Amino acid sequence: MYLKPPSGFRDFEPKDMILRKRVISALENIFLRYGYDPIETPVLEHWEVFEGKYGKEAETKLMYKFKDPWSDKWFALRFDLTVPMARFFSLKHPSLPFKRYHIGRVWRHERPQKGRYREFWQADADIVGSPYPEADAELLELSIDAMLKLGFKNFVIKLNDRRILRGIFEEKLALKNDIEIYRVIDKLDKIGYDGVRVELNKLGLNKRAVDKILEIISREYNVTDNINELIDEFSGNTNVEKGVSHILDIVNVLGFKRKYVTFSLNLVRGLDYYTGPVWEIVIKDIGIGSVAGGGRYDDLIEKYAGTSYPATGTSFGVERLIDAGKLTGIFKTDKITFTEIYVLSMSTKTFKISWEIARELRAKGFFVRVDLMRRSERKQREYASKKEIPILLIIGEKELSTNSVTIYVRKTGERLTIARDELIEFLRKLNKDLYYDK
RNA sequence: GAGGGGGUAGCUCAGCCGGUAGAGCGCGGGACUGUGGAUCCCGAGGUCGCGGGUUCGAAUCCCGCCCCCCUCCCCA
Repeated sequence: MYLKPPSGFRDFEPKDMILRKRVISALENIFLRYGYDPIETPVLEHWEVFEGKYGKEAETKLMYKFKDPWSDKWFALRFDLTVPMARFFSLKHPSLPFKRYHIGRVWRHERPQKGRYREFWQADADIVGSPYPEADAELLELSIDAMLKLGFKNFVIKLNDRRILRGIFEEKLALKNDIEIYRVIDKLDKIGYDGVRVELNKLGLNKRAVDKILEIISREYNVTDNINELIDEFSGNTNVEKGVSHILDIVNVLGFKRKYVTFSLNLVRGLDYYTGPVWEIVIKDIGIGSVAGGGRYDDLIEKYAGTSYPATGTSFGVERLIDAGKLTGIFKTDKITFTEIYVLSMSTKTFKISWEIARELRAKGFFVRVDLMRRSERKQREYASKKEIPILLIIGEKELSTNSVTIYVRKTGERLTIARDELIEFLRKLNKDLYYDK
C-alpha cells in the first residue's frame, strides 16, 4: 500500500494547518483591505490555455500534462494562478480595473527539495486594466503591508524593469531575443559573476559581449538617487527611458514605504510573460529563495481576449513564507488545536448537563469539545492536556447540585467555581488573554 | 538528468561479523475515586520497502528493482 503521498506532495497535520491558516488569512486580510475580491478557477485547464505562456522549459518539463483517457484531449494542472486569471478575465470581461485575489494550489513537476514542492500554494493579487505605475505601486505597498502583518522585518523588495536591460542590450550589443540571457543574469545572486560568465559563454556570446553584460549588471544604482544616470547614458532609447521613469513613478507613489524597495538591475525573473516592471521579495540572511514575486504582463491577456489589456500582479509563495517564518523564528507550530474549552463530565450523571453547557458555549461562539468516548475523568483530563486545550470546565455532581461550574485555566493553574449564569462573561474576559486569531 | 543519504511498531531509531525482532515516545485500557499533562500496571500494533539468490536458517550477506529525503541541474 502506498500510504505516503507522492514525492513533492504533502499531508498536513492539524498543527501544520493551524499555522498555514494563520498565514493564509493574514494575506487574505491584506488583499481585502486593498479592495481585491476573490475568484476561484479549476485546477485543470485545457492544455491550449497554457501553451506558449510560460516558456519552453516550463511547458515541456515542468507541467503536469496528460491526455484524458475518456475524451482523448490534452489537459494540464495549473502551473500558476496568473494565466488562469487571464483566461477567466477574457471569458467574463469584468469592469475595469479588475482586481482579484486568488489563493490556491499550483503544480510543478520539479525535483523536490527543501522549500520546493510539486504541489504548493500561491496567493496572488492582480490588477487588469491599468497601464500606470500606481497599479504596480499598489501591489508593492500591499506586499509591504502583508510582510509586516506576517511579522517579517528583514525583507526587501527587489525591483527592476525588463525594458531597461532590453534597452541597454539593444543599444550596446544589438541584441534582440534576450530571454535566454535574462535567465542567466537572473542567477547572478546564486552563481556569482564567474558563474554567469560561464553560462553566457555557453550561449555562444563572444567575449566582448559577455564582458559588456557583466559590466552592466555589476553596476549599482539606487532607486532614490542615481538611477537617473541611466537615462542620461541612454538618452533617446525609449526602452530605457520608459523603464526607468516607470520605476521612478512607482517609487514616488510609494512615499515613505520606498525604504523597503531596492533597484536590482540583475533581477529578471524566469517567466516569459513579463513585459515591464518585475519584483521579488527576499528575506535577508536566511539563504532562502524569494518569498514572493510579480510584475507587469501587458501582452498576456491579448492572447485570449484578442484585444490588449494591461495587467500587473504579485504572487506570494505560501510555503516559502512559512519556511522563512520558521527559520527566522517568527512562526512556530506550537498551537495544535483550535479548541478553547473542554467540558469534562465527571460521571454519567453529569453528562447531560455537560452537553447542555457545551451547547450554550458553542452558541456563543466558543470552540468546545466534550467527551465522546465515555472515558473516565482521569482520561478526559489527560486528553484535554495532551491536546493543549486551555480551559477545562469540570462538571461533577457538586456543580450539578449547586448549578455551578468549576473552571480550570491550564496556563495559570487557576481553579475556581462560579455560578453558571456568570460563566459566559467570565470566559469572554479570559478569552482576551488566551487566544488570538479567532 | 547527475551525486549523496536512507527505507525495521503511528513517530525517532537500536539490532546487521546470519539463529525466525527491541527501546523511548505515542496510542488503547486499568489502578488512582475532583486542584493531577505525575506515578504504577496491562494491552494493541511490524509479511524488518519489494523480488530473487546464497544458506539447515537472512532484518542481518549478494544481485536487481521501487520509494523517500538532501544537493546540483532546473525553477520560484
